[in-house]
Amino acid sequence: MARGKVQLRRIENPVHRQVTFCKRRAGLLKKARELSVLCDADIGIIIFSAHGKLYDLATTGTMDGLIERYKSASGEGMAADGCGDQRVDPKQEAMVLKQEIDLLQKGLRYIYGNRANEHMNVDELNALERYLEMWMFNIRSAKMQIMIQEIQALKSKEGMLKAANEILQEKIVEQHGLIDVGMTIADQQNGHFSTVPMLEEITNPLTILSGYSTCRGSEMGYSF
Amino acid sequence: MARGKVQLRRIENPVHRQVTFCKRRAGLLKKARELSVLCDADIGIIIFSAHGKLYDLATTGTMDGLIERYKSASGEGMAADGCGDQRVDPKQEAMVLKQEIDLLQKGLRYIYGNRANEHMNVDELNALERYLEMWMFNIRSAKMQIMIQEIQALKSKEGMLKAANEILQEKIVEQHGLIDVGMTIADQQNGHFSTVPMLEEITNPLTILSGYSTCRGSEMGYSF
DNA sequence: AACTATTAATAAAG
DNA sequence: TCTTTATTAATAGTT
Repeated sequence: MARGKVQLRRIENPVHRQVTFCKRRAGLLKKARELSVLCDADIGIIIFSAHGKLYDLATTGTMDGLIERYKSASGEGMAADGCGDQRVDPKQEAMVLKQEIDLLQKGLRYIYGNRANEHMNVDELNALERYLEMWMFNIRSAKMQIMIQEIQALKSKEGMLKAANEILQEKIVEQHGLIDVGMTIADQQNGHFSTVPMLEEITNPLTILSGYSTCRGSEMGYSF
Repeated sequence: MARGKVQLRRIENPVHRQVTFCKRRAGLLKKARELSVLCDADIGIIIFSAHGKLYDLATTGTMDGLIERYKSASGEGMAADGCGDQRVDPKQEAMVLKQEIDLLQKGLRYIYGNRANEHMNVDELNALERYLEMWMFNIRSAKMQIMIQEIQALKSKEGMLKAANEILQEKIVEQHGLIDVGMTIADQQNGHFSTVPMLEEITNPLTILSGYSTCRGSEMGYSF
């Protein structure tokens, strides 16, 4: 693709052949990685140079995993062994899933800076750490947002209950004169009355979050 | 390579993704065949589409042949699988892995922009947070490992300098009689002398780490 | 290992 | 899916 069209036949000059091999091998692997990312495909490539040296690529997990997958996928319809195992082998499925995790980790590495897949030095680790910290900050912010919304919903509900309570107290006073009925609360959702202490006014939602730290499986549908 | 640069990320539009998959898959296989012919290489390619469909190419013989060659060329003495990994229920493990993947995929998409499209609930955010905390723990451990190694190297260097210092002091005493030369240190790497205070003995590397917290661009080649 | 002039690949459109 | 076309990407030959 440059400086003259190339014929599709073995390059006789050994130097040219070696150089072209290096360049095109890199290009092929790059293309494979791109295809994998762009189209969500799992790709394995095995290259033996003319002299027998091995180069390989597995975009997801390990080459062995892909080979296993290949064997089960290509030998489909053979039904050679056992018979009756119509479902996917759980071990194999786990392997595929592990490969996906690897892919995701690669994805994260790509995000943090697209550094080579080589060993990471301290600076790189620091960068990743900072990135993860940012990520966690975002997660915690999102969580906080949701909790604040829940709290505001609760406050709103509380306001309604307070109003209902006042109305009920007035009605009781009307019907029976001045009677001490304590802090009766009408729970409109459940359609019954209960006599629990009134909630304190919540001025700052954040100040009460710690109070939920051990609240699991609550009616709010999540745990902190 | 056409009508606009393409970003190296998963193509979200399924139609575009499918079209691109077809085109680039064909391109990749063509490139592989060319490389094989031009440079006398043996190449095997395995492609699983996102939906699990298999596409493959073996430029020489069969894929199975290449796989055999790959196995003998890469894994020289690895014991075969089936060796006592039966402790964990594979199905259960697969389920756990699936959950992790779902979480990470969501999280990755959350980062990669498209935040509006993702609706993670608090439980999911919590799980992701825990995962990231584990990840960060691993990263910090790795960093600590490297730093400890550096510190040990420094300690070793310090020992050498101390010894050199003693020898130099002895020589000076020999030549000029008893003269106060302070804490002279010979820096053998730079080939000159300097009169800086002697380092205190480091007994526990971890106790001094905070001392490096503002050390940036140091001779150790990284910053904390 | 870099640098370009070219060709090849391909994204978007029809 | 196939073709066309405008652009980008890959790379053959050169330094």
